[in-house]
Amino acid sequence: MSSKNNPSASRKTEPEQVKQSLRVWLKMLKATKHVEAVVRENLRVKFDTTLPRFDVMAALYRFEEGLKMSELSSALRVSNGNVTGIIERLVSDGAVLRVPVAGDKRAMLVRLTQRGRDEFAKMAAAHELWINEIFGGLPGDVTAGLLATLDTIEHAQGLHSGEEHDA
Amino acid sequence: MSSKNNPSASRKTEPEQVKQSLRVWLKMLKATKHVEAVVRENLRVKFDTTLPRFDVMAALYRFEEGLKMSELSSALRVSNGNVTGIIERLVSDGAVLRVPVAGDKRAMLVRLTQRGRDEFAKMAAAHELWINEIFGGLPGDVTAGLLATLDTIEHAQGLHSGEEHDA
DNA sequence: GCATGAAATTTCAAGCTTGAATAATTTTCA
DNA sequence: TGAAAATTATTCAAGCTTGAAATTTCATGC
Repeated sequence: MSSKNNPSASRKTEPEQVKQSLRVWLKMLKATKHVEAVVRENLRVKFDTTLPRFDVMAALYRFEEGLKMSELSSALRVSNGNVTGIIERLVSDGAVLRVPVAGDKRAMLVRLTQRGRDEFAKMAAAHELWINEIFGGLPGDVTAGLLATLDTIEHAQGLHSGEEHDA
Repeated sequence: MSSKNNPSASRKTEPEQVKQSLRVWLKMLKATKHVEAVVRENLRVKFDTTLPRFDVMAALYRFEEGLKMSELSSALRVSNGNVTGIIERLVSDGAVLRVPVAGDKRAMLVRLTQRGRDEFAKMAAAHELWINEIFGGLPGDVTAGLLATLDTIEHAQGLHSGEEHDA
């Protein structure tokens, strides 16, 4: 966080700054899509599953007691209707169980079956390695720097709350 | 690129490093999704269009002479069949034109109509500002650092070739 | 009690995305 | 030449995703 020759981090829309912002964003998008593509492909080929399924299972894995549909969709930051479909398929695959909520006839609790937990544990372990193959090759200080920068973005913006998968 | 106490950027799968990789990836994914969501929402509300349409138009805007379907799909790194559908809708909206390729009865050249060009120019200008609202607030040196790090990832990996949109 | 609004979920139409299969054309090269 | 391989694009089934509408149930206040 030095200051060098930066006269106070101007927030104006100078053409040069706008271009730089765009450049950073496009590069970040490209890198992210690349990693996502690797994960999707690996999930497909090695586990015959999809990223959305993996994400849902990751959330449920973390909350062993189960999650309500609404909690799940807000945790994953996707629409309600979306989760309905994915859960439907996971249920029919025997990876997820739906149980009615005690005092509320509207709500449904979804949780992994033991089989679902076992499956996910394997996928998560593999997933960690895939990611490490990509990011683990970076020098430690670069990784740390990236983490710090992303934190800066996160705090500059309002993208707080609602955790993601991470097994 | 100092060395500090990093004994040569080990590429092993030490648990600590794996966790760090995962942490970085999840944070990067989260930030990217946030920005994408902002762009999608703005495109929807302010231009009644979608991100995939925007991406296609961006590619065609850059190549004024037009692109073959296969060139388009490989530029955007999406499947062939995908592009077919998006182009279909853009054509029926009058934003894109299909023209047969001279010496090849298989191929089709797609290009923006004047109307498509005008529409995209407006969207691209707005898009630049949306992105700058997010990234422009970062100190200049942080932005530069991020760009450098992403370059490192890009080079460490093989995600070269095929440019993206950028208006 | 009971109406009214809030909350939880599903349903729905539209569009995006993929990988595989198909069809048409062009290229290669024996 | 002419058969086989490669290229270009579309079609297709399955699944993901959204925002909006509809449904059911719950909570609140009168």
